[in-house]
Amino acid sequence: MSGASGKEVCDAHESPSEDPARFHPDVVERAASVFRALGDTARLVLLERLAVRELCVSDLAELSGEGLSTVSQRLRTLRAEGLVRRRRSGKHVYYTLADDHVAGLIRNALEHASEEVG
Amino acid sequence: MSGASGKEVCDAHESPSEDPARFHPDVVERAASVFRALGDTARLVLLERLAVRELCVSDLAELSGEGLSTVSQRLRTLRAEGLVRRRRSGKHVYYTLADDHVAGLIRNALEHASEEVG
DNA sequence: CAGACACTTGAACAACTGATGAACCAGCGC
DNA sequence: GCGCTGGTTCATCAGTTGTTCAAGTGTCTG
Repeated sequence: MSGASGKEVCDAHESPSEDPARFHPDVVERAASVFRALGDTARLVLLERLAVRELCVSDLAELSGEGLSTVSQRLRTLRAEGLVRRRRSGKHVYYTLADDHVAGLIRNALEHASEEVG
Repeated sequence: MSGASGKEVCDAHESPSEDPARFHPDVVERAASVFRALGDTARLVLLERLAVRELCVSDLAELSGEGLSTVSQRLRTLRAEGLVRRRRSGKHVYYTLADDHVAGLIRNALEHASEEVG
């Protein structure tokens, strides 16, 4: 390791003169963070349900058969990435997908995946 | 818990009669798995570079300043999700994005993230 | 075939993530 | 006010993930 100052080109191999990474690290990190939030089955199911209609935490908890705390944590993660929005109505807190772009992304991803699984 | 036969509706709150989760668990799991692969900065940078042109492992390692093993592992993850394809040419192994759909997804995500970070 | 180069795989270890119960806010009804 | 229900946050704990070194595979060259 270390050293590596004189890196010669191999026969039929040009060294990568240009560095193709053009987006700022912050941007890539941000995008990765969103993908990470989407990269969990339970959270994806939440989004899938919210893509149909607005639902409150109790509903989502009941549908998935899990505790309020668990669902709330998942929603927290999704909200931190700007994927869902919340709204108060009396004692209930209703969640929805943040915008149509998110809805399209979810639908697109699931349809694409359903083709591959067959 | 358990039982839950007599679930009464709250005042202004209809219970979710229909279960909006329509895709098979396998499909959701598959989609989540792809997102999980995308949800890592280092892997996303790899994809970003591969979106520009085909590169071999050594190139990617040199560009990111990391070991061959590290890069190879990352590519392995991406390949397991069908995001990249590989091709042998002599001693080198060249990687590319699997298809145009992946390329579009990467570009789309990064551009969207760059708007939000501003 | 031996030896170098380009990569891959396996295992071990550190870092992170998600689930869960307890404690803690926020409305509503009594 | 008090209790009750709906949600959130905190802290802990188990499971997962990513990185790294070492050893293995494959390919070209001498």
